[in-house]
Amino acid sequence: MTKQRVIVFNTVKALGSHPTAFEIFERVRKELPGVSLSTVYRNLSILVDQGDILTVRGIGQEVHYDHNLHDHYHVQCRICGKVSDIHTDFIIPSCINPNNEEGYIIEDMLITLIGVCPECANRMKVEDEDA
Amino acid sequence: MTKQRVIVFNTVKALGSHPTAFEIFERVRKELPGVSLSTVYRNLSILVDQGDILTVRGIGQEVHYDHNLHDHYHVQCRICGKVSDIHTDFIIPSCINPNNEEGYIIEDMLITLIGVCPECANRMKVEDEDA
DNA sequence: CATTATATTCGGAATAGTTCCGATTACGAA
DNA sequence: TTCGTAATCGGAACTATTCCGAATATAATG
Ligand SMILES: [Mn+2]
Ligand SMILES: [Mn+2]
Ligand SMILES: [Zn+2]
Ligand SMILES: [Zn+2]
Repeated sequence: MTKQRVIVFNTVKALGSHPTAFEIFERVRKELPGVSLSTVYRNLSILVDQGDILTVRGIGQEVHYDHNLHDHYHVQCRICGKVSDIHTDFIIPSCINPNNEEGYIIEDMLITLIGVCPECANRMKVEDEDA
Repeated sequence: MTKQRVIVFNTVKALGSHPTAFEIFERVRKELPGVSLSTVYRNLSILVDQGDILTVRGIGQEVHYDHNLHDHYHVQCRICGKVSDIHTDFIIPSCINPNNEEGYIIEDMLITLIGVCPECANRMKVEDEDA
């Protein structure tokens, strides 16, 4: 664990809000002004491989990082791109039956709900009223 | 429907195998040698907006396109990146309860299983035996 | 048919996110 | 201290996608 890796890890935890690599970079920079973006990327990828953090994918091509290792699901706003944890009474089964006709060895399951966050929904409502 | 759009649409159907934009471009090119990549991208995005085709996302940053509009799920091989339809006795609920504490309006659900395809599993087994 | 308006195309530049690489530096073991 | 390994920095390269301006096709109108 180098100084840089510890700070990247702590920053993911501190930010909490499913930050992107660049958002993490900008924050790490405040504590470690000379850090390079490639160092942030490399350490994020090591932390993911070690199972210390998780990745979340949605619409668009940026990866979001999550310090919360508990079994939980995400929703992304299709307007502003924000990623949030989601608590719904809809239960998503977390264990996969590995039997499938295609003969794949199944290891993981990417799930992200897509929708509109309350802030964006409200902003759109106001804009409609104004028009 | 321009000539280009029809050919892009038919190519997605003809390829069948969840092709990427670039794979579609390469195939469209054979029928329409002067077509530009931007035309393929624009028409794919129009076809998606019109609901004529679907997008599939997995690991990595490329989008895959699917002509099959039926409710079905996908698995991607983490080794070779191939995307396949998956038939498993594990039932994924397709209807989402919109109630959630976060107040999101939920519109869609991205689901992709991740694993190893039979070909890659076999190749890895052979490589292990050789070593 | 000629004219105009609109939509679409092509080609390439620009952008965004990420990965890679070479030279330098930090760290630990011998 | 010396050596070897691993990590860092900085920037170039890469990949996927979007954007833009000029040219072209299409459709509607006179
Ligand atoms: Mn989370
Ligand atoms: Mn499919
Ligand atoms: Zn939003
Ligand atoms: Zn494979």
